[in-house]
Amino acid sequence: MSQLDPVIHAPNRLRICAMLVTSAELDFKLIKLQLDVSDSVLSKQLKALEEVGYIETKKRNQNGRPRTWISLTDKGQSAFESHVTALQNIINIS
Amino acid sequence: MSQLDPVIHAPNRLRICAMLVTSAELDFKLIKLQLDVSDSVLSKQLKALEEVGYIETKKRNQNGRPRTWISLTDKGQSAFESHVTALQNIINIS
DNA sequence: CAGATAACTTTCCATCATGGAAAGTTTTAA
DNA sequence: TTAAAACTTTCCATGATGGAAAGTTATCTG
Repeated sequence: MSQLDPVIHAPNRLRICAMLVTSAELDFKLIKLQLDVSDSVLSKQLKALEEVGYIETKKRNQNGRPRTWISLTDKGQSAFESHVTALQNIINIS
Repeated sequence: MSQLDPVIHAPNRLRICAMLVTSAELDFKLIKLQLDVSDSVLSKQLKALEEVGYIETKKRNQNGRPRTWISLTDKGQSAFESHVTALQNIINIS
C-alpha cells in the first residue's frame, strides 16, 4: 500500500512538486510568487526537497542576473506520483 | 479559490475524515485499528476535529462496554469536500 | 459491594516543523 | 568600487505530533 510521503505532504512542498511535475524547470522567483512566501521560506522548503533528492537546482544567468532553476528529479517524479496515488487511495477508498 | 484546511490536512486527520465521510458513524476502536495509532494520539486528533466542529462524538454502550461513536458533522463534511477540491486543484491544474 | 478491566482522556515531555526577520554570501550591474 | 539582485543561513518563537504514563468513568466479576 502506498503511503503518504511526509516530505511531499507539507502544503508548500506539495504545491512546489505539483508545479514542477508539469514543467521542465521553473525559476525561484516564479515559484515564490506563485506560492506567495518569503525568500527564506522557499529556500528552506527547496532545500528539504533537495536533501532527499526530489529536486535539482542549477544556477544560470538570465538578463545578466543569477537565477536558480529548479526541476524534479526522476526520484522526485515517482515520489510525487506515489504520493498522489496514496492520497487518492485515502480519499476514494476509505 | 479553495484552500487546504490545516485541520484536515494532517495525515491522521485526513484519514479519519475520509473514513467518516462514507459512514454514518464509526467507533473509536475501529478507527484506532485502521490508523494504527495509540489511544492518546487518536483521542487528541479527534479532539482537534471536534474543537473546530468537524465531528461529533456520542457515548453509547455495546456489549456492556462504553464505546465512543464518531461522525462527521455537516460542517465537517463540507470542509472535507472543500479540502479535497483544493487538493485536486493543486495536483491537476498546477 | 469491592476490585478489576475496558475505553478512553489528559498531562508530561521531547522532538520536529514552520515561519518571519535579519544578517550573510555571491554575482553582476553601474 | 559600490550597489543591488538573488538567494541562503541563522536566530528565535510558536505550534504540531507522538509516546508514555497517569487519570477518569462505567461496567463486569467474584
